Amino acid sequence: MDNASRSQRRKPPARAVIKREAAPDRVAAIDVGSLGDHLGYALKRAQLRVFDDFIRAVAPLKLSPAQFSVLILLDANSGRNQAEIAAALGILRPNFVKLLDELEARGLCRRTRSEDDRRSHVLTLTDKGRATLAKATRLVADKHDKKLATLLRASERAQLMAVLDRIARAL
Amino acid sequence: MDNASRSQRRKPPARAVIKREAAPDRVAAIDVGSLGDHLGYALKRAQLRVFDDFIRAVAPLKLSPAQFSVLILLDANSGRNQAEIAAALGILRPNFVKLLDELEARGLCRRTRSEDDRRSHVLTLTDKGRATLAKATRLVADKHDKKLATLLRASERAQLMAVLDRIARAL
DNA sequence: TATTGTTATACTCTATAACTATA
DNA sequence: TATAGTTATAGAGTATAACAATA
Repeated sequence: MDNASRSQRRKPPARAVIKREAAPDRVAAIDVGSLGDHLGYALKRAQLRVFDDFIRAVAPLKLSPAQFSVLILLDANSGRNQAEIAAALGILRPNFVKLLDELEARGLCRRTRSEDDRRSHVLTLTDKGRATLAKATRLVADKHDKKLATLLRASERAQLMAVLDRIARAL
Repeated sequence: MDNASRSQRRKPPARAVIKREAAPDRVAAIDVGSLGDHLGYALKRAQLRVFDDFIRAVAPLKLSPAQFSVLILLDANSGRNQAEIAAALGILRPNFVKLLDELEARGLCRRTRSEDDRRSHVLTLTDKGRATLAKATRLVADKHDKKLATLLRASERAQLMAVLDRIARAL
């Protein structure tokens, strides 16, 4: 979704503007109009950029944000089944199957039939999964978070997280 | 993407927690672990909620956020062609075709062959398109923005928009 | 040669119904 | 009868290649 024009924005507060070409003969500009005042638009643009930067940061490990989030949840929650982990991430159970197939095929996690309830698959991180999660966490801290830190002061980031959380919980 | 469990979150700062069932026998909770500290995760959850609320607000008009954004840009930029509008929205030209087909079929906008450059289609909003945009803008203000205003103070929202904009431009 | 709109295509995400095996 | 994991499938959204008309 990242087009060339994406990286050529100006900064006016309400009426942001996009150049169609780089420098010389002032070709004309597109006015985003009132779109610049819409929270959803601002959220989506920021989210796409942040995901894109995240993906670049962990590129050596070939981990998508979704895969990374699964590894974190498996690490923090031992002995849970697919339905529980999927629900916690807002992933539908049918869609979680392929995601897990991939992680298991790469030896990052394991499905084990539960003794208590033989319908359930208990999910556990393998040693390789834990190691991969550790590497990913390191890459995210060293590259992604470091870059964000140059953009946002700690207080701004904390305020941002608090507000986003409030929106996600209460809207 | 909205599961039942989505609406049952607690509020601890670092280690947010999700209940699997409603009230009585405290069934167990899933720990999102360090995921709660990741900006991308917070942005995505907030964005999905905001889009969902936006869609509900303009439901009578059957307008998606993408369609709404096109109407705004056509209103603010007369006489532009498809490539220009698509680029400004980060939509690829091939994908913009179907989007416009739909809007044109509904009588909201019009494609006209340009006299200057007969390859181009000049895009214009129809009266019906302008009326629909006006109705949508009203619905968003009266429902969506009003609900957001109960969650965020004006200063918080302004700060949020500024920070999101900074991320989208500079990351 | 390059660009505009377009078609075709493919890959990812998301969403629903229905099957099986268990409970 | 209900639930966990699964399959199949369908719909959006997004990405690239290539073609006809035009520049």
